[in-house]
Amino acid sequence: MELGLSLGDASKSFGFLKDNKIQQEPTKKKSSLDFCMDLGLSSSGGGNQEKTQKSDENGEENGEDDDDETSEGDGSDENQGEAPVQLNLLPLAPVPRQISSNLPWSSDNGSSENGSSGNMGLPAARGLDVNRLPGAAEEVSSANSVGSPFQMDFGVYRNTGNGNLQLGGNKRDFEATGNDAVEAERASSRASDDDENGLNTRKKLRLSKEQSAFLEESFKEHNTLNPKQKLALAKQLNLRPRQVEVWFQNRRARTKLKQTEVDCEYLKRCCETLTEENRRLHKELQELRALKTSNPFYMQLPATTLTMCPSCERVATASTAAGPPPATTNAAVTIAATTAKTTAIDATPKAIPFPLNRPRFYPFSQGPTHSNS
DNA sequence: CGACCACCTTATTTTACCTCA
DNA sequence: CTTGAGGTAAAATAAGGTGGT
Repeated sequence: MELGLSLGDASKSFGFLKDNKIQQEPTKKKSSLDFCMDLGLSSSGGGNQEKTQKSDENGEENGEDDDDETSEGDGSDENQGEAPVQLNLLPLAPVPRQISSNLPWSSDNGSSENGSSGNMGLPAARGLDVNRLPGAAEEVSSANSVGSPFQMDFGVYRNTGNGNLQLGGNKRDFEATGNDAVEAERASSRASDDDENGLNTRKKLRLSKEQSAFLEESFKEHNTLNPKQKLALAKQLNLRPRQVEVWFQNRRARTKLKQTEVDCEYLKRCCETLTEENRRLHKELQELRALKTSNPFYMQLPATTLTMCPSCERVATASTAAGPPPATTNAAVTIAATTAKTTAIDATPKAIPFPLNRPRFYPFSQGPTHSNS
């Protein structure tokens, strides 16, 4: 039996956040990162989780023709029969309340007709023209985007921290923002200027907080997108589909990275615990050996066969003919009872720090009775 | 062959911190 | 002592490239 750490499909575990997120501290700056860790006990060596996830994604994509909602929320296709430990990091960034219901494929999309809740506070009228030229093609091929300043230039809106979006380069030389049309036009001319000047600098868009929050929320529902969802998201956020796609790719990468960090930390703690346990057992073994040499009669016990009870995970002895001494004791108890003079072993059973779920070891007794089994 | 993905890398932006006038 | 500007390193992240499926 070995411990398998799986990089779970974190997106399936976000459901519980939907209520908590509303109450998140609104002033936190860091973007949210949500992930969970599944600690399943695997007997087959090795997390093939990526394959699993991949097949899930394929399934999702293959179901593209279906109503999108049908692919959500079941999450029942994984970890069947297991109760994995999940470490969930709550999102730090505030997520507007209405995001979920305004996802393009969300089932309760109808709520957008409510004027007050529309578009999670997105300036829908303004359209968040973050990086789209008016009349820009819906999908810009990657060939076009390579090394091309195109829309990326005018897309550099900034969040000023008070909810305003600004357009500009370095944070120290913000330009005064005009209206969006003017900015778009200005950016457009800048882009064309760059083309004319042969400047091929890659301008990087910074998504607005609203866009990020929206994407974040949709990521919680699907950590991959089918083309339909991608287009819908892009349309809703006034981004290019390619940008949505890239955002999801990067988001998955960040999740995986964080998950790896968490896994690493967990394994480190496991290792420390096991090292300590190993040290303790070594010490106990030494004590038993010392006891054997000092009191040979003590060890003249029949050989026993150890079996593990599958229900309570206790190791019990299938005792042989000559019955061993008293039942329901562990080594330390027996040792303490028989060699009270041995100061090194005079710890009471309570002092033996057995971890709670660790299999108990009963080398000298019949082990616990299984009245409840 | 095209689409999509993971993974790696690059380039840009943001942030935090420090120094100095 | 406080403040704001400037510099810099580190972190964050959007996007490009590549190879696999």
